[in-house]
Parts: sequence; structure tokens; C-alpha cells
Amino acid sequence: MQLYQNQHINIYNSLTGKKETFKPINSGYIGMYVCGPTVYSNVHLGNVRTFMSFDMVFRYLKHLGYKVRYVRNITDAGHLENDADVGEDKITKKARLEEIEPMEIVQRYTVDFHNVLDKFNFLPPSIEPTATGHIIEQIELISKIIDNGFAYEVNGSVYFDVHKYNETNDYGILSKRKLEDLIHNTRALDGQSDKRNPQDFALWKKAEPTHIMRWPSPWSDGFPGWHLECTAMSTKYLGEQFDIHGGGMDLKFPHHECEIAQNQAAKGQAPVNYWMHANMLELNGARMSKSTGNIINPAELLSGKNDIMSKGYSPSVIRFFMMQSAYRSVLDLTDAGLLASEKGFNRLMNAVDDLESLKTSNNSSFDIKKWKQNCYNAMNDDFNTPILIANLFEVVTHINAIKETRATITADDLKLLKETISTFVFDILGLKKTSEDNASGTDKLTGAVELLIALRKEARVNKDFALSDKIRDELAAVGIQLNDGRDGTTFSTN
RNA sequence: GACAAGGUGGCUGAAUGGUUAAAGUAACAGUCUGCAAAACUGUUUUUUAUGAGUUCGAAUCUCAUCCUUGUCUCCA
Repeated sequence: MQLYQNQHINIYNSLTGKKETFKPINSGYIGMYVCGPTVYSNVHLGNVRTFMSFDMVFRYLKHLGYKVRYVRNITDAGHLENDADVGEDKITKKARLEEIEPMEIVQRYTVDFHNVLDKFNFLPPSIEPTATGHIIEQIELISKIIDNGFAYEVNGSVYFDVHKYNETNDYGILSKRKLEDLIHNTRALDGQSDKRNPQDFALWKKAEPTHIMRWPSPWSDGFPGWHLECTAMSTKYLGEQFDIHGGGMDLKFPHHECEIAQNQAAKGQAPVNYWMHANMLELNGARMSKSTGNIINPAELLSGKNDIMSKGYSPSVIRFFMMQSAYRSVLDLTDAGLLASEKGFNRLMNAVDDLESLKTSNNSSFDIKKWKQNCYNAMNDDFNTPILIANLFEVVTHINAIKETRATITADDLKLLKETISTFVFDILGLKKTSEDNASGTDKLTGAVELLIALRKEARVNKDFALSDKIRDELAAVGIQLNDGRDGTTFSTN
């Protein structure tokens, strides 16, 4: 008996614009594909939010007992910088600027990507395929689309015929655009394009002589178009129809729209049952942008070495901050917001620690079973992590009350409470205890600070408050905060 | 200019027709403390961008206006 047989998830499907009861194609199994990063620069914090949302989804589906195959690709063949025929792919361009091999660019930023995700405690996907590793599949796909009459070759390049496709299919089914509107809004570039229509998109591009990344194909030495890789890799590993396709909101059009079209054109069926789109991350109320300087990368946010935030924040605090908003909402990253989350996160973690020393009674003054189901209800409602966290804080208040003997809990309920908290806080939200998050040289530090705490205690007993305050204040000045509690003094660093 | 998603207390952010609009933070008070901080407890703040409409009833539906973000276009 798996949990998913009792817990029914509703997912907001971008395709229909409604929340729908989730039903996998094969009972007990889920295929999920998420568009991964283009590795031509350090991973963008907005990308981290998107992938974190799907990491949470992956974690929850697994927790429910589903066998999940989670595929997240690495785009290492580069998107075209623009869609004109003279387009240059992002990776090649970056390689030229840095005067190194394109695959060095790919290697460098793939490593960076994995490092950052590791810091934020991401689970690795089941498969992480690369675009360059699936050129053959992409060529096969193009041939099929040509055979089916939905693509044409011009001068060694192959384009998808959007107008032809739209006669029998709905180009715009996902993005809710109408082809007529697109035509109306497109001003053709005179004589610059081999395309029959400006709305057509490239499936295969003939490489210019200077283009380094190139592969042989029936049409020319060249490289695949930027929408094709996801179609090739998702269906290769998940089947021609699969359950969930995720990605950032910015990919909805044209990228995901084109994926649907390619699948329909090649195989005559829609590939995906549930489309999920994570919303954007803003910084201080505005879009992040290199050109305006309104940008912060993950490493800077963690270290505090930036001009935007007052300090660095731990990975779990940032994760907690992101989980406090729904994945479908725009989230505004601010220093005040992070500070608030940090305090809340610490409060939650204190309560989790207190669970170990709680005294049990013959009855419980709080309905743990009902509370537990409320946590599931929150997650089942389109992965509503903010509501889940609100529920967690409700139980934090009760934990504190039990600690101060204003409330009671039975041994059985305490066991259930511990298991449930651990499940939701660590397994599903993916948070880590503060001590596990910054485990660098803490032993020596702890020894030294505990010595100072002992000296201060002695001074306080002797009512030498000048000395005790000096110890406290000077530790505070270097970022070590002493916390006097009923049972002695502890410390925390920031 | 077109399309899409949004605009909720000081800040972050839930709730999409139905009693007192979650939760965190902040502020204030109390407990603790030599004092402070931390911690814990309690209290306070919004009437849901603006205006009009539908409804017995709207943050939630409709229309208009303003603003934000994304994509396309333009520009470059």
C-alpha cells in the first residue's frame, strides 16, 4: 500500500489553465521532464528557483511512493542567439570570446551548475542527458517531421512549417496565442531568411564555416535547432507520452509550444499530460538583468559578497524563503524578506531540536493525525508549500507549549510528530539543519567560544559585568551571538 | 503594440464566491535576564492597485484605467 493511493494530488495544468486531479499514465510510475540550463555562463538564480520548485515536486512524488523517472537535460549545443539565419549559438559565441573550445565552456559551467545545486541540497535527477549526446535522435526526429510534411529544407537548413501545421493542429494551444496574431505582429525581415514564413522555426541549421560545433546530417554539416533537443530526449527516456513536463514560465513560448508541435508533427500525438510552469524570481521588485546591475548570482547570495544584501544567507534559509511562496507566483527577493525567512527558519529548527527532549504524557492536547493530514492536503493542492509551512508553524507553537508544560503529548503521538516533521522539513522541503549547512571548522570554534562562555559565566557570578559584557560585545562584533537561556548559554554565528 | 500571469497589512507571502483574509517577519507588551540580545507568550496593523458593475454575498466573476513581470513584435 503506497501513500499515493490515499493522497490525491491536484496539479495546475498550464495547458488547460485549471487544477486537475493527477493521474499517471502507468499506475505507480511517473515520468517527469524539466528543461535544464544552457551551460554557457554561471547558473542564474532564477534558474535555481525553477529547478528548486521541481526538486520539491520530485521529492514529494517520491515520498508518496511513486517510482519517478526525473529527466533534466543539459543544453550544451547552445541556443541560437537570434532566430535569423545569421544566428550564432550562445556557447560558440562565449567560446570565441574566451578563446577556448566550446566544450570547455560546457564543462566549466556544467561543473558550476552542479556545485550550486549541491549546495542547495538538490536531489540529482534520474537522468541528465546532454543535447550533444543525442544528435542522432534529433536527426531521426527531423526526418520524420519532413516525411510527415511538416518541415522543409532550404540551403541545408530545415525549418518547421508552422502554417502547414496549424491547418490540422493548434499552434498556440499551450501559450494561448493565435497564429493570426503572431503573423500580424511579425514584421518580415526582407531577404534575410530562408524561411517560408517568419513564424517557422529551425529544426536543423547549416553551420557557417566558422561554427565549431557541427555534426553531419542528410541536409548539411550543422547543428540542431534549439527546441528539438527536449523533444528528442524527453520521448527517448520517458516514452512518446509522459506525465509531467516542467520549466520556467519564460520557456512557455516559443520553446514548449514548439515541443508540442514537433511531437504532434512527428508522432501525431501530444507528448505531455501535465504542463507545469514555475514563475519568475525578481530582485527588489524588478527583473534581474545584467545590464541594469540588478542581479545577484547564487555564490554572491550565499557569501554575502555583493552590494545588494546586508549579509550572506545559508542555502537552507534561501531554500526556505523560496518555499514560502508558491511556485506559480512571482517571488520578490529582498534583504528584508530573507532576514524574515532566516528568523522563521531558525524558529522552526529550534522547535525541531526541542522534539528530542520533549516529555510525554497520557494524553495529547493536539490532534497530530489531523494535523499530519493537513500537511498532506497542502502539498496535494498543487504543491502549496506556503500552506505546508504555515501548518509547520502551527505545530511549532504546540511544541513550545509542551516544552513549557502548557500542553501535553503521548509517546505515540510524539513519535508520529517526529516522523512527520522529519518527512516534510527534511525530505520534502529539502531543508538542512543549520549545523549541517555550515560545517566548516566548527569544532575548533566551538571549543574557543565555549571557553569564553565559561569565563563570562565566572565573571557574571562575581558580578564583574564590565568583563562579561566585554566578552559578549566583542564576540558579537565578530559575528558570534551569545544566547543566554534558562539552562545556560549557547552561541550562534551569522 | 499583441498575448499571458499578476497587483493582498511596514516587509515577504497564502487564500480564487460565503462566518472574525493563513503563516513568517516587523512593531508594542509580558516572561526570562544583573542589563541587553536571543528564546517563549500575547496584542496590534490590511478590507485586498483605482473606479464602476454582476450577486443575497467578491480579494476571488465582468468592464475600464494605472502599474509590474514574462513572451512576441519594435528597437538595437
